Parts: sequence; structure tokens; C-alpha cells
Amino acid sequence: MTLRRRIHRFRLDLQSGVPVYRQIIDQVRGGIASGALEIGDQLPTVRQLAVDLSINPNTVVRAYRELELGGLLETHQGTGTFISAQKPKSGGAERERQLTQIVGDCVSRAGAAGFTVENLIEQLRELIAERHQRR
Amino acid sequence: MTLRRRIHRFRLDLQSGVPVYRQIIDQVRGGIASGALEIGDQLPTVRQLAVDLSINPNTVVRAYRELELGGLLETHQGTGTFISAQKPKSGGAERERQLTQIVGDCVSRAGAAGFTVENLIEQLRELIAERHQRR
DNA sequence: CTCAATGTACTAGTATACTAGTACATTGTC
DNA sequence: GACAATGTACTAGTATACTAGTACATTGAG
Repeated sequence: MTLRRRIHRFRLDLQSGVPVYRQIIDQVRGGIASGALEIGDQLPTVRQLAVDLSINPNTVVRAYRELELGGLLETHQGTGTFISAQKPKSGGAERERQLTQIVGDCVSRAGAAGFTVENLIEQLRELIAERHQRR
Repeated sequence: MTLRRRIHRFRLDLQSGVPVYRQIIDQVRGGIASGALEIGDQLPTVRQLAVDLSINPNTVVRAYRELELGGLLETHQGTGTFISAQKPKSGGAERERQLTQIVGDCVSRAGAAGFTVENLIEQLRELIAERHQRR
């Protein structure tokens, strides 16, 4: 099997106060969202990434596990960790709650910065517009 | 001075794991963003809110202080805590960048959970609708 | 079967986040 | 000035988040 080792370039920002495992999670998510990581791509091995970032393997494990629980990764013991085919798992009420949470956080942050809900909607609209232009 | 005591109805969600002080912060921010709280409105006093929520006054203080540092509140010792006149501190391009950042994060999270930008907009719309109903 | 490479499980130390207890300072009214 | 109402400061206990240490299990190639 020819592995596509299009491995993401991870980098940590100590000083930021953001937990290491969370930075890894965010970078994988970002990689997927941006298309830098595609379904089937293999991530660095637990040990390899631990060495690269000079952290403990278990910290990598924690990040990978959380991503797997979210359905973004598949781990196969002895083989490696891969970007999985995406399946929106939780359904119904739980899913609704999740969306409410995300939007709530966003509104909260925006409100603190002096933005209104209308500002948010407008910004999202622009995203859609850009998306259409790019096609 | 006739105080407009249009006091936000706070409610805590223990079980959620979200720190109490953060829940307070989010609810104030949300109240401002949604228009439920307006400039000059007085918030519950530190002691009053502590009693209402059955928490320690210092927990309320922590929330209020963080909000004040963010410029959303003004506290006057002996008088009370009020929604401050909002000063969009960073201006122009920086401000635009800030909004882009917030929305970007939100979209990223939503995307990882399988939601679309349209889902977000719809959810925000519902927030506005709720606001109008309550008046 | 053997072995190297991979992920996994269990434990534990340390920092810090969160909340609470208690006493103090400031303001405005009378 | 007295007093009631408000915010403030300092301390400390407890939970838990985060990371690390160490040993084990699974996989696939040869």
C-alpha cells in the first residue's frame, strides 16, 4: 500500500497558553477544512510527532483520540492514523444542541468585540459570496 | 437617577462543566449582542446575583471584572455595575480582521461538526427572532 | 515465527483553574 | 458623621486539566 504521507506541518505555540493537545487538534481540523489534509492521508505517527514537537507521546494520543471520537480520524493499531471519511454522527437533539453551542460562543465573542448578530450574518453572507466567485 | 433595572435573567447550567463565572460572562455578552441589555442598564449587584445563583460573591466579581477589562461594563464602587458605552476600541482594518477571525473560527468548528454556513445563518436568525418575541 | 513499527492502558506528578471564606474600602443618603 | 449598600482584596482549599513515565497489545512484513 502506497501511503500518501502528505503530512501536515505541525508547529506549537508555547507561550500561548493553549494546551498542546488542543493545538494539534486545531491544526488537524484546519488542515481538513482547508483541504491540506484529505481523506486517507496518514498523519505522523504518535511517536514521530511526539519527537518532532518534543512532547510526550501520550499528549499526541490525547489529541488523536479526541479527533477520532469526533469522527475525523481513524486509527488502526500497528498501522497508523488516517483522515477518515467524514460522517456527521450525533443526530437530532444532540446535534441541535451542538449548533446552539457553537453559535452561542460566536455571538458571545462577537458581542464582546462590539459586533452585532447582524454583523455576523453579513460576514457569513460574504463567505458564501466568495465561495461562489471562486467556482 | 432612575435606574433602568432591566436585569438580565441569569441561569446557570451546572452539569455542563462550563465554569460559573464564564456562564455569567457569556450571558452578559449575549445580552448585549442581542440587545436585551442596553447602555446604562444596571446589572444585579454582586451580592444579589451571588444569592440568586447560590454562588460565592467572588465568582460574580470575577465575571464582572473580566467584562470590565473588556470594556463592556463599568463598575462604580458603592453604586453598582452598569453596561458601559461601547467603544469599538480597535478600528478600521484591525476591526475587520477581528470579525473575520471570529467568524472563521466559528465556521471551522461548525465545519468539523458537519454544519454548513447556511446552518449558522439560520441559527443566528432564530436568535434575532427570539429577541423580538421577548419584547 | 520473529521483529520492528505502530497504537493503547495505566499510573502519577504538577500546575492552574475555579470557587469559597472573610475582612476591608468606597459611595451616596439622611 | 452614621449607616446601608455597593464593590474590592487577600487567602486558601479542591478539583481537574495537562503532561509525562512506563509497560503492554496489535499489526504486517520478511
